Amino acid sequence: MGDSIIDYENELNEAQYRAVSVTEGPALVIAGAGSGKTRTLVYRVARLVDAGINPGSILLLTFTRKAAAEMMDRASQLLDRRCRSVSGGTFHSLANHILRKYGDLIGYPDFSIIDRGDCNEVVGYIIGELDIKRKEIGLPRNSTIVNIISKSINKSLDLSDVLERYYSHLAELADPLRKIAQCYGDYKKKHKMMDYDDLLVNLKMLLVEFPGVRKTLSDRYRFIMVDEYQDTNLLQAEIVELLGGEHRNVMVVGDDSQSIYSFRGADFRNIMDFPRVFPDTRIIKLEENFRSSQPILELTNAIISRALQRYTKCLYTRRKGGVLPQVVVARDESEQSDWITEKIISLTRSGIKLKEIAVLFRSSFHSFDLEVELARSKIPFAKYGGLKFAEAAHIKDLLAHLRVFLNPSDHLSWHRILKLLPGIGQATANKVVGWLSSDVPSIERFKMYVKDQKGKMKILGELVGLFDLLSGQELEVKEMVSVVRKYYEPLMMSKFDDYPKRMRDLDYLEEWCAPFQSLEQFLTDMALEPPEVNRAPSDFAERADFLTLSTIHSAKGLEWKVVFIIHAADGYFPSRHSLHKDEELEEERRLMYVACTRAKDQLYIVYPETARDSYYGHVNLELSQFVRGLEWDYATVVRASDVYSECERSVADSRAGSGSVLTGRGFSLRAGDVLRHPELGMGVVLEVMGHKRARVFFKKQGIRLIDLRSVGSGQWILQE
DNA sequence: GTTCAACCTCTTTTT
DNA sequence: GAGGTTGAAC
Repeated sequence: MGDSIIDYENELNEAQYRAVSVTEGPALVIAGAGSGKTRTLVYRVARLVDAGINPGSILLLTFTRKAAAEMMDRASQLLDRRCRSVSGGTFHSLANHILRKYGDLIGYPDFSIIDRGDCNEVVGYIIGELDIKRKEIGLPRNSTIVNIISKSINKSLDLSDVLERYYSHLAELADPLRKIAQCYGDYKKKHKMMDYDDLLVNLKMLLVEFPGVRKTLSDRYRFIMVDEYQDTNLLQAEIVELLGGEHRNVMVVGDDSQSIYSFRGADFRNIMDFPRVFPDTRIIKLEENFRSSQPILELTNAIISRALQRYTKCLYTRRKGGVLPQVVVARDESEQSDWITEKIISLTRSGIKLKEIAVLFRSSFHSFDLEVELARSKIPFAKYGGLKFAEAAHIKDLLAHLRVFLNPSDHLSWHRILKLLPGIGQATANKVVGWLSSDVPSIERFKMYVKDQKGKMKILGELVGLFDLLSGQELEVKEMVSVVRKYYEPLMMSKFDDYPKRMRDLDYLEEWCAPFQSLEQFLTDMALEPPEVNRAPSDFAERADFLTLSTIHSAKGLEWKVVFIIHAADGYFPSRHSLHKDEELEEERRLMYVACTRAKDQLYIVYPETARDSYYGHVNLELSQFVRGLEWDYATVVRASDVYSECERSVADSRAGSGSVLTGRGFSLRAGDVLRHPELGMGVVLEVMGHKRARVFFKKQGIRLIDLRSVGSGQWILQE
């Protein structure tokens, strides 16, 4: 193959081509939503490899490993297999990789990675050890404490600054919290554990304190690319600087108006600061949107233009036509679910695949009601975001056995598996683990303990039996999982009433773990990049074509033909936690922007007018403030229960042949569109007559003639 | 002293 | 639906 099988210049637009052509030196690519960012990265990988650069010396840092794998895949299709050997993954997986190799230098010859749930348990344990009276001093829950500690690391702030800025009601607890944070750190070190933050902190420390290692790594990764740079935190930016500071072949790609992770320490100023950290940075803006139709893009531009922060670019599209986004008002949550279910059924009837449709929401519990309704209507779906597969109790239970087997000094997992057994609770578990760790804990030691009990705790014999099976011969990861499963399943069935569902998850886990070569790798991956679906799909039909339900955070970077945003009401989205904090409110606005920009052809913003609140009883809700006021100019407003469904069908035919016309407010209108008049309510356009008038059907008043030039401005009925 | 079922609350967003 | 707390039952 020659050196130019790819016609870069013709397959990319001008800005993309410029980005791809910068092969050396620092570059910042500001890539608007849907501007072909991934495509640009893929072509750049290909271009570098094409130019004879060793693929192993290219480092592609992305938000998930899947994203990296996908890009390498596409680059391979473009060029050839060499692109597969590019190093790619998340900051955390890179850190894991490097620390496994050099960890002994900083006192971590070997370690296990703990997830958020584990962190909470460690903190709970520490509070017990420190003999702190939880209630007396009003200590918050464990997860809040872990959040505080994590925030102080990710935002590079002192603990008391974090309290002052984000938890002012806890300001008095600075001292005990500091003490807890201290012990928490010690505990992790002692038990060879790293949480997500430690991976980054320790990687940075390694790079700072061991220039030799830094040099080696910097030589190895001669070309660095970072995707979603607006969602990196200061630590990550420093790591980039440390790795790339010397050769300066660093390209970061991001979009400041899509920054949605500041709650975990991300700082979109990283983008602004990049040119300062790397002088002579070339800045390239991708502003052509290839994804969304004109009307959708107009709405999203309007949403983001109301942000306090001025963003640096304006998106445009060459796509013409397309339907206006719809704002759908439902009476309550249940009507919202009904309407969406109905709408999805009618979309699939018209030939749209479920895979091309997504329902997005602010918080994962916002979809609970809809999930029930979808299940009832037998619409297969996969849910992303919220409680993850790996965090489900039964998965953690099963894994805990393997973790103990791999690392017998893992107290947390010992506790977990002991307490599963009938008759064994906190106290007994404490006793056993206490005895185990009076020396170096090991499986053998555990067996000794059980023997000494002389059948007093007969039940523990079962566990010994399991360990015998596990250590009997060299087992594949998959076999180990299946051995533990046989042991755990009866326990699971007595612990959970809904065990059939959980059983399917175990099936899925067995399948998922098959490719892993070592137990350590499997457990590490389970913590770092677990399967992202939070419920195992039940059969192949579901895997073939299913609807996507997703939190907006988990939908980042993806796109669908049809997007529904549900619970788009103040209090839900924006969440009521952020209503009174400007900074957080702005982040929610960007979140709405991200949500709307996922849509290619059809966008539905749905909200319930009323909700039941356990405190206030019935409450009225308003359309999300990020859209409120824009709906008349950039969308059509319909009632879920109203004329919409009947009339839409009745005019669908006439619509096909009729032209559209621009109204006074500058949006296009044609037969089938739905309008809302201040007094007459919802109406459906039956016929556009010239460019001044249209016949509109109103449910209550019947057919009226309206003046198109005044649509949206109050008086727009012409005559009867 | 210990276990465990029944109640309560409160639900951001993620590596 | 998961965490925490309480109080009955062993």
